[in-house]
Amino acid sequence: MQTNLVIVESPAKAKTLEKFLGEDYKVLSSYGHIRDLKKNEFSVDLNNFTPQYEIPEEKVSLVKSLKTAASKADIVWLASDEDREGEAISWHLAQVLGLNVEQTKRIVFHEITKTAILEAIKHPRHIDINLVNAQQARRVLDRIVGFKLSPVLWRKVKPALSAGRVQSVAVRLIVEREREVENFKSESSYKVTAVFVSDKTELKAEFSQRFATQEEARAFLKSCQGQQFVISDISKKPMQRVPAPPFTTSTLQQEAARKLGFSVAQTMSVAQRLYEAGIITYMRTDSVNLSTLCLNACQKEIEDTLGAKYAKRRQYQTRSKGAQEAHEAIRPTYMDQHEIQGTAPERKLYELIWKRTIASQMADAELEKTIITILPVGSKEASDANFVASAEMVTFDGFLRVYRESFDDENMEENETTTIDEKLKENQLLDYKEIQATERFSQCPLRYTEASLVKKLEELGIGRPSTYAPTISTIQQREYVQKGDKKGEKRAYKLLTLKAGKDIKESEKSEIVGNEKGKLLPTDTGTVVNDFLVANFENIVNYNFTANVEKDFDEIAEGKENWQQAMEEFYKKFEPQCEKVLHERNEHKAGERVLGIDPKSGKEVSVKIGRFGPVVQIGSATDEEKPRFAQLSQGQSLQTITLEEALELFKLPRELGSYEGASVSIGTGRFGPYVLHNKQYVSIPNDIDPMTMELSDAIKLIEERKKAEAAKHLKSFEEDAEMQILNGRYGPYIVYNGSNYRLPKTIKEPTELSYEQCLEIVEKESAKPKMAKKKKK
DNA sequence: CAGTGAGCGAGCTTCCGCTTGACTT
Repeated sequence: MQTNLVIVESPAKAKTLEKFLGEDYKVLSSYGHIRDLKKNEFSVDLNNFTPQYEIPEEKVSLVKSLKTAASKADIVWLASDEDREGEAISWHLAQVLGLNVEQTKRIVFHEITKTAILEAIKHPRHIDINLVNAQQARRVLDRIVGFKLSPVLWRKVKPALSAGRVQSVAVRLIVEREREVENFKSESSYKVTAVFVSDKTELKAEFSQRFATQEEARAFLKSCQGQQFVISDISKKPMQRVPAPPFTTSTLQQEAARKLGFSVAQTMSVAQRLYEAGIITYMRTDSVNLSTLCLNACQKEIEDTLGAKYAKRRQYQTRSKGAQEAHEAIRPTYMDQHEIQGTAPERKLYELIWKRTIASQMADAELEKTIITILPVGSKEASDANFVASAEMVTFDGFLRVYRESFDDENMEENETTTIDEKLKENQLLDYKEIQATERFSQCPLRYTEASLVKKLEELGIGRPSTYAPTISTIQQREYVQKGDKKGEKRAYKLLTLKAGKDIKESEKSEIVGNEKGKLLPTDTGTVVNDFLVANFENIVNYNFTANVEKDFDEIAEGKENWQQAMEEFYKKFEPQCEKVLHERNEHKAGERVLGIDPKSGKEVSVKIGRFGPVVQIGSATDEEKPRFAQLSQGQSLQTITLEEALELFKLPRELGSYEGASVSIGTGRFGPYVLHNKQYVSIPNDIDPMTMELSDAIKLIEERKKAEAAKHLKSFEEDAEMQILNGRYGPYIVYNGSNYRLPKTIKEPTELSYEQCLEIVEKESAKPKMAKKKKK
């Protein structure tokens, strides 16, 4: 009997597969890539663009066990995903496991169903080296861009910054959107609405044109005064609405954000748990495809619960750029499972996925749209300036029965549903009860949320399902972008009201506009880095850069282009560009702004991104005296800070007085403003202004801090002052001789532990092997 | 966590895409 080894990328997939295949098949997982460029080195030979691969430390033992399994098996089947990355994984596996690259069996399937797998086993192929080369090109290009561009930023802006093909475009989108919002000038126009009456029936309608000025709106209302109206036309037309396609990673992230308020990372971690439990299919996918198995299950489910007329089998086409469709869409594994056990987020996300999947296989919703055209009595018929009342009636709910997609820019007023009385007839006369002209403003562009940024990146073909969430976290970690709220502003708008039998009345109301929550806002660093990159590397941060290199990768994958030559072509132009920018001598640093002259010293005051972030500087390095520095405080910005505000910052540190016999002073440091008392630092929260706070405010903070310290302290021991039990972020733990030790999970009441028991725990914990430190020699 | 910063100097930072756990104070 022959023994087989199948290697897939994900352990959950391996588990499922093993059930489908017989006993002669052992299924193992590679846990993604097993080899990569070296982590901390450039690792590409610039003479011929040969990559230097290594097995990362954390994969060494895994690779060892794969090797052993491979040597024992008669046949090894490489079953990584059918896309560029998957092909490369198979190639690396073949090389590392010592398999023959030309002859090893390579199989692929897009859905984890028994038929798909058995079919795949029947039709093995070999590794497609062209596709592998396309991946190597992608990998090497990203390394070149990232590792050449980042050092330019270290030199020109600030150490430890980063730039890359994906992250830098993400930051650019956010910076540019912020500018659009800043520069947005809203234009107002007048929208005219009316309430007509006939007998006891009321009918709401809107005038088909808007008026640019109040005068025009007033003149129009004047012309309506005392006027009678007539229904010139009632038309009805049927309309259809179609369901949204099943979820991909990007659309799941968007809907979970809109409907459930999940962050992108939260959605992915909940989905991961559902996937590992075998409840949903793979959650990192760009495909909207559903397996026949699922289509059948949906159809049965819909027919059984709602009836055959609700079912409509559909297969969707992926529209997104660069999609590689290695998996199915995200869907429940079993469609007859309407809900699941689990935590609240798990249940909610599952319900969302189930509904979206079911709805995608349901009938169109059918609506009847009624449009009533209303004209002033005696006016010419064919005019396109008229009042229009419209209403939509659902005649067959179809998929709407189950699921309705949400949108980011949902406009509340448009959602008002008007019903139209069936008794109304053509040529019927109407009187107005009220006609109103309301000042409306053009809509300011919305700042990006995590999810709407993902949507935009996907549209541009930048990034992959597996990287959307990490990219968003990277640009926040580098402090290019912050998640935050923008307070709305009050805006007044005018109203002109004409009531039956009365004159036109003018009034004013106000509304709050521009209130945004949880939006991505660029920091000073993000803005300066972006402007620097746009000024010097527009070709790289261009929105089409990825799309263009993808064309090259496609050529390589088709065997029409040599990948190393393609890299050389790119590097030939890119390298001199980096060199030029790196050695340019500029009078001012990137993003530097001169605010004016310090009246005290007569020296220049400027702001820029310093070694530790945005900073004000008095004087320059060429002066005899060293320049003075002060960090900008929270909420201040390089772009908007004034000379006066900048000079204020130099008033710290300042003495407030004394408390309990020790002086209390206020300063500012690495982690913002602080109160210093008895060598103890207490951070000042954002809502207190360190410039104006008084001694009593500082004492309050000092006392609060003491209280918090006391709450943290759970127990000490008479036997040994060095042994303490403290309460921390991850629950109680032991501090002994300056080191921390975890408590075993079995301990319920840590305060009841004796000194001896604590010592025992310390000994056991220190015997455990420590995690290898990240730092390499 | 720590209260810094302008250059002789030592050495570090960084990319994107595949995958999961083990671990944190």
